[in-house]
Amino acid sequence: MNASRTARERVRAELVREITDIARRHLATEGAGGLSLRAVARDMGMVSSAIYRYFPSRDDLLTALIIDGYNAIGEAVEEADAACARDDFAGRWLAVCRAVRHWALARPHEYALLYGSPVPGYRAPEDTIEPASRDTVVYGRIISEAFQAGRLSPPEICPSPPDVLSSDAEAVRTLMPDVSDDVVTRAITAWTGLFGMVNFELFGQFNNVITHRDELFDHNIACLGRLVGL
Amino acid sequence: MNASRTARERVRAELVREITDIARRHLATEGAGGLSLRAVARDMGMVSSAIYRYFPSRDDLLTALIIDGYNAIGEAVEEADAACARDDFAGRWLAVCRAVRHWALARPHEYALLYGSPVPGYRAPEDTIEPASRDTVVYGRIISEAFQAGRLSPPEICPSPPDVLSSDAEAVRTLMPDVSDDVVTRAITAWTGLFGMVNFELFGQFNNVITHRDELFDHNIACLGRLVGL
DNA sequence: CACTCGTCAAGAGCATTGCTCTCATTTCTA
DNA sequence: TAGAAATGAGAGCAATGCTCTTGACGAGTG
Repeated sequence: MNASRTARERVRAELVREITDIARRHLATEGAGGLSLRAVARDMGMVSSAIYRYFPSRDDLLTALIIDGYNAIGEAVEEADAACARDDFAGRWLAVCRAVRHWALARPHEYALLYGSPVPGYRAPEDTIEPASRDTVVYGRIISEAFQAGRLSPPEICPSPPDVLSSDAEAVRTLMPDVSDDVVTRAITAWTGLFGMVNFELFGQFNNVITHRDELFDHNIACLGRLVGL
Repeated sequence: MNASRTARERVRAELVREITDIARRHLATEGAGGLSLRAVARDMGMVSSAIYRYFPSRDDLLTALIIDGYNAIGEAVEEADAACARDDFAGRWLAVCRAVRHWALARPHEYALLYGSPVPGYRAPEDTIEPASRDTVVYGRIISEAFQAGRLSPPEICPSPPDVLSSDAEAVRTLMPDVSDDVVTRAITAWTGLFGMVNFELFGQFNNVITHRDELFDHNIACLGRLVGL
């Protein structure tokens, strides 16, 4: 009854997993644009049309990879944060940033799929938006816990954010409860700054310019942390 | 003599221009991955193989578009800067950032070609690196002029950069002479922060979260400017 | 035991791509 | 004006994503 149906479903799940694994490998070598269902099928000793039993289109495969990717980087970030002393907020911020960067450097194409230019013709479905925020959730927790511990002291160097931003700040506060609009905007600045650094390094803007990238990254991240008040 | 030779060359230059124009239009609708020489040829009423007389490969067309793009955004940035009072350094910084953002929002695919994930399989040739720095040159000039005018006062919130970064800082100082290593690293933070913001907005990370993007951008840019000391 | 029905792999096929090659024609140059 | 160079057209190759049909297999039902 159920056992037989599960038997088939199990081999199916196995196949799906194998497909995404091979696809991820192709992604690493060819990039998102070069991902070819036929090539994946060939690697599996399968005929190309058979793949379509498991992923109705190339975009569906991409979606699966994207969701997996968001979960993977989210998990990496969660682990990095968990390894820190709870009250070492600056350390947690640095650890999270490093985790993002290391994850990205280890699989640049997968990172590009998540945070680079959107794949042309591909429209991300709803399913991707929830795992997409997994790393941000960790970040928000650090900020709000630091605030609640009274350990957040943003230097008074920024103008206060205009009132019109308060609704957006309210939305972001679901991730980092209780903090002021000012802190929210600074947090956004730091977070986008992190990905700006990673993007510049990964997408080649630092080529022929920056050689000590580890050190520059750590230092700039520390600066951004200070800006938020960590 | 020269006039006749120029006749052919002139029509050739005209054709090259027309090709890049159409390619840019395709870029705007399809993205870099969807740029097809055959489609461009079709739009020109040309046979596909004829295109190869003008661009030996798809990558060469991309290279042309990239160089044009860097020059275009560089020019936009130069104009934005030129329209400001010379001694309004914070205003110049904001104007430059706004120019980058507006240029990017107006032609997201072209921007993605320059600052997004690299096109898979495409290797940027040397010719692109000089125009690539055109906007950065303007930025560097603002920083160093502000410094020389004694108008740069970075708040003491950052740790001082490690010595190992001094060689990189020295390299960057060709763009912004005389400033300290500390200012250089802050300047990098602000510059990457700018592109981090633009990327997040353009690549969809702000979707369903941020609605008042103009205001958030201006505010965060102001914050980053303060970080550098503007 | 025989029968049906859902799942699957395989293959052919269509339209598309980048790129190469050949051939004829046009244009420039010596 | 004759030869050389540049250009356009077309066929062709190896890929791609995707669809459709066909035939095999296996698990439930009469």
